[in-house]
Amino acid sequence: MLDSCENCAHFEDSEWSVLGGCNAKGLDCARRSRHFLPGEPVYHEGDEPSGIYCVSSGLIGIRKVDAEGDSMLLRLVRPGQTFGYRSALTGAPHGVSAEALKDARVCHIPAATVRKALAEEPGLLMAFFRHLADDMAAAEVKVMETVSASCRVRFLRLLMALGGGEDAGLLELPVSRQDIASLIGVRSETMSRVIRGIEDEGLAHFSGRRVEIPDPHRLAEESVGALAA
Amino acid sequence: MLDSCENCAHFEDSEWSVLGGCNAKGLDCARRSRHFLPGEPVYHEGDEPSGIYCVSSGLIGIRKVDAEGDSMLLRLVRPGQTFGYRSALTGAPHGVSAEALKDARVCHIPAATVRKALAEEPGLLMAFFRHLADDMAAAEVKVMETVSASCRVRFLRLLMALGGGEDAGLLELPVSRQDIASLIGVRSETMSRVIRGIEDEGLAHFSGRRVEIPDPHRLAEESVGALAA
DNA sequence: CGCCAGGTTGATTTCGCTCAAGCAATGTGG
DNA sequence: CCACATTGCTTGAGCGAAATCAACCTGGCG
Repeated sequence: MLDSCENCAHFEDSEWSVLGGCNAKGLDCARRSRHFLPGEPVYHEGDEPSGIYCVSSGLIGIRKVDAEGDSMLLRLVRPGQTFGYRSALTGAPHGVSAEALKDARVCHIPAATVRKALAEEPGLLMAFFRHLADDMAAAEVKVMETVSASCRVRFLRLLMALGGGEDAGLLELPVSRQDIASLIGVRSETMSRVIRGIEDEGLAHFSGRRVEIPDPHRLAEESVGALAA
Repeated sequence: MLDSCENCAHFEDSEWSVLGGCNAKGLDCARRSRHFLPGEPVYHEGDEPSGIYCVSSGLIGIRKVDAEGDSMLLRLVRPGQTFGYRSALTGAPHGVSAEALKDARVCHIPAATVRKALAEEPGLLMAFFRHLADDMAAAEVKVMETVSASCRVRFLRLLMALGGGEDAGLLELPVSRQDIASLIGVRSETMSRVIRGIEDEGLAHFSGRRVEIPDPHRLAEESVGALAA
């Protein structure tokens, strides 16, 4: 059983790691792994929850569309992370949609199995609570940034976040520029201009989805604020 | 014991209602009620959590300050609602601050009591999970609105939310106009202008904190989008 | 080959911010 | 009781960041 949950490369980081051997076994039997093509939806806003999802490879995007019909990319879900747990645990319909952003393999754990695991292992709910608390903190930061920081600064911060925190001189944009734009809440035309501006200043070099950052330290400085001078 | 938790006017709506009699009793003994003056802080960003708070009267505001130092009012907490539970349950420092917005009475349930109640009544954690899920959904909507809707529309929607959903022809702004502005992420000057515009169109009439809405239906129509005509 | 989605660029407009002043209500100390 | 500061709110003038509208380019693909 090489591809079991316990042998999953990300098992230790996931909420499931709190489960004891017996329940982890049940998890393994009940789960179904499925492949998604780029753009393919996992679930839609308003759908009834059917369980919890776990990304084993690829990339998943969480979207929301507002009353006027325009949609926004709220966050990315990377391999090893779970999603859809909020509705699965509360029973309320999904408030957001999820779709594959590149070729992805996703495990699905049926609601019945989740309920069983929750009942037998109290720590599991706490693990999901922590996950949700982290997401909430990120959402609060996003609200703050959206109102106070320029789109240039928001993009620089996103670059830093994608770069893995500190001094990664080279990184790959995980999604299309349109999606990047949507992620920071700007139009794609504006995204183009911002990127061009950054390119012209030599802060970073963009070719396709490859981004080269000659001086990560300088980029970090610029991303803290709109210091004029 | 007239002012016990079970007799609290809001007990049934709160997370504590899942507790059986015996635990509710413990809750009652351990809690400490305290008065806060307007502007007085309950806790600050970065503070270590010391328990869960419950508003019995008045109004509490949840704020966050960003890197540049400017703060924003993220949400309001009304009588009967709990706050501070996120950090209390995860153990992480508070990511936001809380302060009284008007004279308020707030109960504090110490961390030890919370832990005990959680251990004895598994449903309690789920109740807080639901609360957090609701807050998260609201935060997601806020992100969407902030990027897509004009400040005018955001304010109209806030009015509708404050009005209690549908056709309340008269309502009272719970906080100062500065705070209203902060709540929807605009400058107070802009807030003034938006209010004046709405006043001039006869959509609503403002005097002090009293708002009169002659035609709630029309207001609802305008708040769905920026329909140009 | 023609089409189309993703991306870039330019011209123009608009919304909300900034800076600056003014006003009413409230408080405060002499 | 008055001179004065303070706080909350309003108004005006001007500016600038980002949206909008409109081409246009590019590479991939049927």
